[in-house]
Amino acid sequence: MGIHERKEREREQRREVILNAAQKVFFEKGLQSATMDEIAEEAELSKGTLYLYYKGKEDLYLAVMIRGIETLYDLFKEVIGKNDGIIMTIQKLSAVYIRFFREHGNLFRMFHYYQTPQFHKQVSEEILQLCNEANQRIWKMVVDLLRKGVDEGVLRSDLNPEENAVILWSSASAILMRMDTRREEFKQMLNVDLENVLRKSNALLLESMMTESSRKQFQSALFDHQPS
Amino acid sequence: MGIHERKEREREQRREVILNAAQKVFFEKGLQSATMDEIAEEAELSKGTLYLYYKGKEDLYLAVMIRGIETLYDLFKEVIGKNDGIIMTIQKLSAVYIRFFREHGNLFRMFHYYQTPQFHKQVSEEILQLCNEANQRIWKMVVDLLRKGVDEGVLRSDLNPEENAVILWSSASAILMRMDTRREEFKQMLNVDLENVLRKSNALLLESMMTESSRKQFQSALFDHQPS
DNA sequence: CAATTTGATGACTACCGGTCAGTTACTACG
DNA sequence: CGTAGTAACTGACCGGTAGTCATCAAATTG
Repeated sequence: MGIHERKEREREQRREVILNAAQKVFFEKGLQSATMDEIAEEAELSKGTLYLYYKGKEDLYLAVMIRGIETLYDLFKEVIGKNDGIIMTIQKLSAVYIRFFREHGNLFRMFHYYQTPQFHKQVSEEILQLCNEANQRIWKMVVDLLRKGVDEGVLRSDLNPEENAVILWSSASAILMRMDTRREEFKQMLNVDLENVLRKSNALLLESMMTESSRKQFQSALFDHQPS
Repeated sequence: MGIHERKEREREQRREVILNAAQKVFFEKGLQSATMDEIAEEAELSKGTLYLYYKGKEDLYLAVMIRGIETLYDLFKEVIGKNDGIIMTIQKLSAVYIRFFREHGNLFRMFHYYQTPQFHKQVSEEILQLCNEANQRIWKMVVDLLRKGVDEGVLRSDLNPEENAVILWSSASAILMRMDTRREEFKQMLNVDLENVLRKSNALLLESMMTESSRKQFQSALFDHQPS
C-alpha cells in the first residue's frame, strides 16, 4: 500500500511549491509588504491551504531563510572540501560569503532580519528549531576548520576556534549589512568604500589570529590577494 | 507678540509628549505589535493628532531612535572629553557601548532594526536626513579620536581612521546584537560566551591597529583590563 | 456504491494604519 | 465685547490584511 508514501511525497511537493511562491513574493516585496493572498496566488492555491502547510507568514519567511542557510552551507562545504590549506580556505570562505551576498542579497538580508528579537517572537518553536539546526551545521563546519588551523600550527593556539569563528563571521556580516543599506551614505560621510573595509577587516583579524611563523609565510598575500 | 513663540514651544512640547508615549509603547511591544491607537492613548491624544506631528508609525519609530543616538553621543563625548590617552579612551568607549546595550537594550535594538532595507523604504526622507546627521556626528567623533591616535603615533599610520572606526564599531555591534537575541543558543551550540567574545574581538582588533611601540607599552593591559 | 476520511476553499472576522469632515479652542479685529 | 477667521484636535470611517472555519470536493476504504 504505497498510498501513504505517495501522499507524503505529494505533501512535500506542495510544501515546496508554496515555499517557491513565498520566496518569489518575499524577494519582491519584503516580509511586511508581501501578502499571504499574493503568495497563495503565486502558488496557485487558496490562502487557507497555505496555513495547512505553514503556521503563518513569519514561519514561511523563516522556511525560505533556512533554504538559504543550506545554500550557503553547500558553498562553504565545497570550498572546504578542496583542502587548499587553512589560510587560503578562510580567505576563500570570506570571498564566497561576499559573493553570496552579491548573488543572493535577498537571502542575506533574511539572515540579518532573523536577528531581530521582535521577529523571533512571531515565529513558531518548531521552525526556530529547524533554523537552529541549519545554523549549527554551518557554524560547526567553520569552527572545525579553524580548529584544524590551530592543530596544524597555522593559527594561534591561545585563541579558541569557536570564539574566532564568531569574531570573523560577525564582523563580516555587519559590514556587509551596512554595505547593503548604506553603502552610499558611508561613501559620502566618511569617504570609505565598505567593500574595501570588509577586506581590510578580514585581513586584520585573520593576521592577528595567525601564528608568528605562518604570518611570515603569508605576509603580503593577506592584503593583496583576492581569491576568486 | 510672543504668541508665535509660545505656540512654537507648545508644539515642541506636544512632539515630546508623543515621542515619550511612542517610546514607551515601542519598548513594550516592538515596532510591529505597537499600534498607533495605543500610542495615542498613552499620549492622551487622539490618533489623528499623531499624524499632525509625525508622518507615520515608522517615522515615529525613527524619531525615538534618533534620541537614542544622541544619548549615546553624549556618553561618548563625556568619555572622550576626559582625555585619558587614546588607547584607554577607545577601551572605555567600548565599555560604554556595552553598558549602553545593557541599560538601553531597546534603543540598541532600534539601531539594528534601522539597518533593514525594508524599514528604510517605509520612512520619510526628512526623518532619514535627521537620522543621517545624528549618525554622522557620532561617527565623526570616533574617527577624530582614531585620527588623533595616528597623529600621536599610537595607532598605525598605514590604516586609515575612517576604516578602522567602521571595523571596530561593526564588529562590536554585530556581536552585541547576537548576544541580545541568541546568547543562550551560542552558549549551547559552541560553548562560547558572547560577551567574552566581544572583549576578545575588541582586544584583537585594537592590538592589530596599534603601532609596535604602543603595543609594547600596553601589552597585557589589553586583554585583562576592563575599564568601568 | 455508500461511508468516511483527507484536503482544499474562500467568505468572513478582527484588527490596524492612515484619512478627513466636522468640532472645538484660540486669536485677531472692528 | 462679539464675531469672523484660523489653527489644533478629534474619532468615525476606509481600505487592506493575517488568520479562521464552515462547507464542499476528492480520494480512500470496506
